[in-house]
Amino acid sequence: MESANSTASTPETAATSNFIRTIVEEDLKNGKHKTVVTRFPPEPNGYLHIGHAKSICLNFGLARDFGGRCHLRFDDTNPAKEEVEYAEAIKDNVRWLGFDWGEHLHYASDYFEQLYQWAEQLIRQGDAYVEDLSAEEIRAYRGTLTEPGKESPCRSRTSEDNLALFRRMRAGEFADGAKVLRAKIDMASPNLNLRDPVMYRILHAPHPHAGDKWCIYPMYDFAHGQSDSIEGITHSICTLEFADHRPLYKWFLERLGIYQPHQYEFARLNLTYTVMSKRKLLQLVQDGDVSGWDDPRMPTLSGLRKRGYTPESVRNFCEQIGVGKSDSWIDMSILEEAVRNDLNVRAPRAMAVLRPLKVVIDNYPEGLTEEFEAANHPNDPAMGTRKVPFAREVYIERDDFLEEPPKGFFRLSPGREVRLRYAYIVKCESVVKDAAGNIVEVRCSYDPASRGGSAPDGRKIKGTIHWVSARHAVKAEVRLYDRLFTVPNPDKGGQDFKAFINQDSLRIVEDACLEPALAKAASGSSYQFERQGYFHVGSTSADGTPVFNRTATLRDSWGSGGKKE
RNA sequence: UGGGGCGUCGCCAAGCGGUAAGGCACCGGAUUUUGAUUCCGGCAUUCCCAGGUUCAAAUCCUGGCGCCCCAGCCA
Repeated sequence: MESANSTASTPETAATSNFIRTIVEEDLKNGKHKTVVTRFPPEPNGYLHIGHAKSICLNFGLARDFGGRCHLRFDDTNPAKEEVEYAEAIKDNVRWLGFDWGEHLHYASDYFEQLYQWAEQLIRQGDAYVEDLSAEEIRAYRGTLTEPGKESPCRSRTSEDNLALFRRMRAGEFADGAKVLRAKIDMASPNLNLRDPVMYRILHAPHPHAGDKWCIYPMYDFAHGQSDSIEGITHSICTLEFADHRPLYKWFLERLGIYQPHQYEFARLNLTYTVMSKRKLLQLVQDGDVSGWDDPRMPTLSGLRKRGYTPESVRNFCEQIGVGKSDSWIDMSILEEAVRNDLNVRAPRAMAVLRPLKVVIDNYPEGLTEEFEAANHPNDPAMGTRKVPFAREVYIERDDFLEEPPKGFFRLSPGREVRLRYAYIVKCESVVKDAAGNIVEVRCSYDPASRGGSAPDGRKIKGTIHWVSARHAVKAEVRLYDRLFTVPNPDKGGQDFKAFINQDSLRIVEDACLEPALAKAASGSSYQFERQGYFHVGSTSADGTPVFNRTATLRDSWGSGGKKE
């Protein structure tokens, strides 16, 4: 069987309009900008998740659609939390998603010297001062949401003194936390971000990218806007919680007299049945609730990838959910639907029995093996066919047999007929049970005239079920993944989100029975196990058999419309 | 109760003064050797509420109500 994912794919969802796209269009049309330059600015302090994908698709998508460019810039201003491993994983994820930053891989830390010079400029202009107050004192002086803050005694220092002190900060003469550099703006501003925000703090720590050159590091607010300015960003796009920072973003650029990009904010993605904050994801990793940042249950790009999500499906998802400013909760089912849509057209079909129940066909010749031709994709003949061996004993799914079927059940049950896909129509003649009354085997007869599964006399066979020849079955491990949390919003109500972890989010089936063609499944490819779902081939286990990770179930309108196995 | 942001179908979301796109969900019906897919068809006389302006408002004005974010030397 050919390895999957080489042929057709779903068409890319056309970019729908959104307010940012509209702004870019207008800026280009009226000549405000000649080209569009955006950037995706992650902090390398964790893995990227599906929420970041929304931002990546927005920023890189804009650049792609309007013939501009998008930079990948690490916002690495806090060495205490950042690691090279994260930066590498981020680059890998962005590439996997299908985007290319070309020559434009940047680091805020590469601008540290320039930033430092700009800080000195602000000090000379009387726009910044060195603060001696402790962190606690600064907080106390800041005031509250409804009361103005108090000015620090250090606020009146001369430029000369400030400059000397700041240089001594850089020279490493002070301990961590002993001093900070602050912007001199307005301690009574209703916007707390303007109450003399901290620009630099002392941190005697090596930096993952800049090495040990620095012991003072700029804050986000003093680095981000200037980085945008240096890179000639035209549209600086960030999430809503930074809207309050926009006046500060502008203030620094104005005082510095440098090119001023404009900042636009959009609503971050919230997805049901998962958590999206890096802090919480890190906690799951550290507490061992998942196997790592790339656990297939994680909403991280690495996790989704391991789960079997395709870049196309993630991009389509991001396009579908749109970009707005209202707090939105996207249902997990929309993400799941996005992979199904993509995998439906590209994944070859195969048969696999997860919970085997033996069926013996009494009137079928004992030693005989027949081979049936099965389509690799029922709607795409170009994907070819494969041979599936059939013999007297086959396994079917336990769920496909019910001794006392409810109304509307049209699989196998005593006295009833069902079609074994591509093989024969069989009829259940009897049931064999063990001493405890458990069904251990089903006895059937087959209709030799139904070779291939057709009903020559035109009789209607409602049910068609999948099967695997017992003698030819290949054993494999199958991992059934489900949602990580049991409630739509694990963060709600201030309770510990971990109380809502789904204890059943991973079930490992050790002895699934696969049709023989699956033994050669290539790692990284995806298949649809007919009637069950999409499965992604993970790393091969020690004994050479593949491990299959369930990406998503198939939709199932039988029963409560819920999920099956 | 200071500042910022948001309220259009169950969930997202277009719309920007001319009489409510689209997706997902849902409900019918057709095809089907996957209860899958595909395919047709249905699904907001109404845009948080109340007033007002206008020939005409989801779109403009006024006043309410509700939700989210901000008091890190995090980003």
